[in-house]
Amino acid sequence: MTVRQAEDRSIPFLMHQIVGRVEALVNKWARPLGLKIEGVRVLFRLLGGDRTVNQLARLTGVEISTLSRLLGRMSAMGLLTRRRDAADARSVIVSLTDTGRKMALEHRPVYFKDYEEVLFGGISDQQAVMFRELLVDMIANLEAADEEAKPGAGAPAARAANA
Amino acid sequence: MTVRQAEDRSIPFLMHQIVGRVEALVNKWARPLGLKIEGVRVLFRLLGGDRTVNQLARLTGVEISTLSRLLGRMSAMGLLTRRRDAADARSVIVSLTDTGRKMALEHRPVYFKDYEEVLFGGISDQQAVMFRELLVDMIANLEAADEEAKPGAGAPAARAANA
DNA sequence: TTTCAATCATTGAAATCGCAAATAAATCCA
DNA sequence: TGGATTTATTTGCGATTTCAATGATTGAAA
Repeated sequence: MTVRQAEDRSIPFLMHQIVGRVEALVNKWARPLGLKIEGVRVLFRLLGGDRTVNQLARLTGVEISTLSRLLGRMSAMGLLTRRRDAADARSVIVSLTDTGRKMALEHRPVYFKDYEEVLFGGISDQQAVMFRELLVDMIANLEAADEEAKPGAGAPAARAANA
Repeated sequence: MTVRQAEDRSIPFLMHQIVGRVEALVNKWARPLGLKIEGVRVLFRLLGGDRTVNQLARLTGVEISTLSRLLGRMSAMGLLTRRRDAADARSVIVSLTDTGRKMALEHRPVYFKDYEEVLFGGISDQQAVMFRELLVDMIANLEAADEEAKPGAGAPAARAANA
């Protein structure tokens, strides 16, 4: 039944497995709300305050054109509103409605606590802390790699030394 | 510019960030090959031997109906073949063609080595080993949680204690 | 062996995605 | 200032995904 091979232990593969499983769980409880994982991310992100479409795209990792349409649907559901930014009329500011905020707050613990408890089951607090730090470091590494990949961009600066 | 809040450090969020970025990189180099991340996963999975459609779906996390059509496209590209399983005529066995195998082998190091090197930049070997083990443990935790969620299923057995 | 439920894969139809083009506003700079 | 460039968002459209339904096969029960 279970197939084991070298690929099983590649980091991207393992992380994809975990993320995929967690997202499947999120989709399951989000479905009755009429949302999928992307919508859930938008909802929670907006708890941190109003955001432009662009900011939301970066925060949630959703393609901007996809996000634009998703926002339309969520707006039609009464979860959020869109309005032009008075200061910069190119931007659109997205805000939660009371309904949206209520929904987000209600389900917040599931997303931000329950899943971590499952993932960290049997793992010491010390290891959990280190794990989180490593993830942050990895994101920094990826960002640095992105910078390097850019042609004209300035000096790669402080890419973490491979020590 | 950068927005910081509690959600930024949630494990699912951080992992989603990392996986998303890595997948974007994979998509970038896979595009000239006419593949996207899912196709790449199928290709590498088949390096481990022939698989049924069902097995591939579980191994790659691709929805089965999506996978069915993806296999059709990859078959048309000459990367793989499909044939009925003689032992169980419901199943279809998927195999790499020589072309497909060659493509997979050629790009294997990129997927299974280069990305890890980027991710692990500045991280000690010891920590890297621990990190990988933690990922494996987390998958086990998720599997255990799945079992518990099932109604009729047998005893939850050895779910790792929250110590 | 007939029947019924379960499993495997595919397909139709509608929803959604993602790229590229379009639109519009702000910024740059000669 | 005025034209070119950049930034922000939306939309057209073909490609892809998804859900539900279907066809085919198997396993097990009656």
